[in-house]
Amino acid sequence: MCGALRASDSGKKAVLMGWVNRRRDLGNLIFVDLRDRSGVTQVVFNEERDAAIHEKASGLRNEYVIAVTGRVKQRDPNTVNKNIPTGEVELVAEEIRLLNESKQPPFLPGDTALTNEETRLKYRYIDLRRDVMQFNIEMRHKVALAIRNYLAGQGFFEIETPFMTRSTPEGARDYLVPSRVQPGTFYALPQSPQLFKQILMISGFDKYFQIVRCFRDEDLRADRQPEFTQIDLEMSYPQPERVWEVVEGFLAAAFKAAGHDIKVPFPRMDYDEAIRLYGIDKPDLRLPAFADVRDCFTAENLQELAINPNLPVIAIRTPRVGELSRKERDDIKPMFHAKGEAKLFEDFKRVGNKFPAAAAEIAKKAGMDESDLVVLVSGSALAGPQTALPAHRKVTPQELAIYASAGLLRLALAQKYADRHGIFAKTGDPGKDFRFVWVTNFPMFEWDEADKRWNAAHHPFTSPHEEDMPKLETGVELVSDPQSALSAVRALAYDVVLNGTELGSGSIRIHRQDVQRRIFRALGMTEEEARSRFGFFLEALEYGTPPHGGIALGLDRIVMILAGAESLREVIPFPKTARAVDLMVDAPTPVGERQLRELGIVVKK
RNA sequence: GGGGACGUAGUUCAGUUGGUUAGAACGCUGCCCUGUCACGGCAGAGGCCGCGGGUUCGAGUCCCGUCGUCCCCGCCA
Repeated sequence: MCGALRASDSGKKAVLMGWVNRRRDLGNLIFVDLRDRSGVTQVVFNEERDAAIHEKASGLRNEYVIAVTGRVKQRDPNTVNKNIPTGEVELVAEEIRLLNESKQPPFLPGDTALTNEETRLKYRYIDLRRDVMQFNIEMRHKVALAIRNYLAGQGFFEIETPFMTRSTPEGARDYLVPSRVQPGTFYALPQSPQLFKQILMISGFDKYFQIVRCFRDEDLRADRQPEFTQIDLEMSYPQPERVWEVVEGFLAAAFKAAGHDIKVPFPRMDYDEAIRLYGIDKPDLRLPAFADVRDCFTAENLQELAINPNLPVIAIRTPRVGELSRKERDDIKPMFHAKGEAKLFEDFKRVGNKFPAAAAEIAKKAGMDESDLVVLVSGSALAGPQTALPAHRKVTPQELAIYASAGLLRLALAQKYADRHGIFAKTGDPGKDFRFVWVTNFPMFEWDEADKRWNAAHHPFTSPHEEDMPKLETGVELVSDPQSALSAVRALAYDVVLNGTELGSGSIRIHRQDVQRRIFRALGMTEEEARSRFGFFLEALEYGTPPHGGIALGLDRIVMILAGAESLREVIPFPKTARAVDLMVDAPTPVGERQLRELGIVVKK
């Protein structure tokens, strides 16, 4: 291989095959850097030694594929290239075979400036020859392999589930596959193998996993592709802690494969706590948490500032931002998008001028350093007192609006001043670079204001907390009431979060069909609807279902973080554009009339 | 569905207030060069300024539309 030769190989005969990465023609002396996935080796063609071969070498061009036979030679000390691992040797060519020519490529794998993504995606096979892409794809392989090995070692079976399955209109839009044999009917590609893996538990395969493609027909983002890969697993009889232990185990193995030693177990945090401290259910622990500084103000202060005394006042601290100009402080305002009654004091200094005592308290409570930026988010007094009683929920909807607005601003500020606080820069210390956290005890239901009904926050197969079952029972009578006890039902659901990215999401599932029916009912589904959508599953639950639970993690996102990439497209060999198009193969395309007729499909123009 | 950025040579970019023949670097072609490694030197080729329309004596530049790529919101149980 082109990256393998070392000084210890000098004198040996070697055959190297690869691409011409670069040619340096000095006249009677030609150097060719020969590249394959393992690296680059310099090949020398000397006219004095062999005029015929030298003549052949002068015809070589970038990206030609050649085979060179020659003798490995230790380089003179003054000609060693310290920048590459093979820099101490070179191959003195004795024979060369041109395996294939290349047209002039639109860009070269060795180019320093990155070509625009449209061209890269169209000529993906050239783009993938670049070092970075070779590295990312290799790392993806190693990470997946480490996970497979770990889970297999823990007694998990990798079991395949169908790609052509049944459409379940819950959740994301399905990709549909028309049936030719039964015109007018469609398979759906799985959004996840959720029901199959639960049925595998019912079938007695008590530890299942799969590294599996999933499909969701939703709009794309830098971290969202229509087809993506999940590390999906399920086990029988687990407590949540057992699932977490397995995930921590394979993540440790995966990060090890990428060269990082992470610490397990990961810290854990209640959903409500995450909201109160970070304003989001996927907190980035690298950044400081909120401080609730309401009690730093006197009642008169709050009134003068038109702050609602019943709602939290949140101090967002962004470290080491330094002195801001008037304009810079003004620029913060448009970064704030108020939900509910949230309002912003972007200029902490002005608050300090008016209320020095309160400001001093706040600085202390928020752990503020001289150079830190602090902004305050509070509830507007204009909104009046709270309407909902917070009795059965730690965070009320009004509070959530404040926390969530503050959470988004916190991230926007951290992003904007990333260069100044330097927190996102890699330190090489996995304890600082990779801040994992389990977020647990999600609410079971979320109120859908548009449809005036409750939705499953995770998915409808998630088990509620045993101790919240009575609330489910009373709540299920009030399925169209946003104040219903359903809002207080907690789910045995958990997310694993890394640096503010949700890596995976799982739960302990419902294994009793009476509970499952009740959940469907709480979601506003009639008995008939539930049966027509999930009848096969409800039936399966009736035949001796063991308690079970599991989780699914996004492999692409894990590799993306490990690669330090800004987009999933950097870790997926053949990704799609924001409009879900594959620019290389040019898909999707219209199909012929005949193909459509066979499928019984008429396309509306 | 909505908002924003971008589109000029094969590639990365520059292009002034609307004004003569649209530039640079890399790449490409040819010639020279025996220790280069992002080799160097000389010469040269290469442009539907995304596409369509409009304003104007005159448009790469201004306006409208459209297509494409990227980012964000909605959406993603």
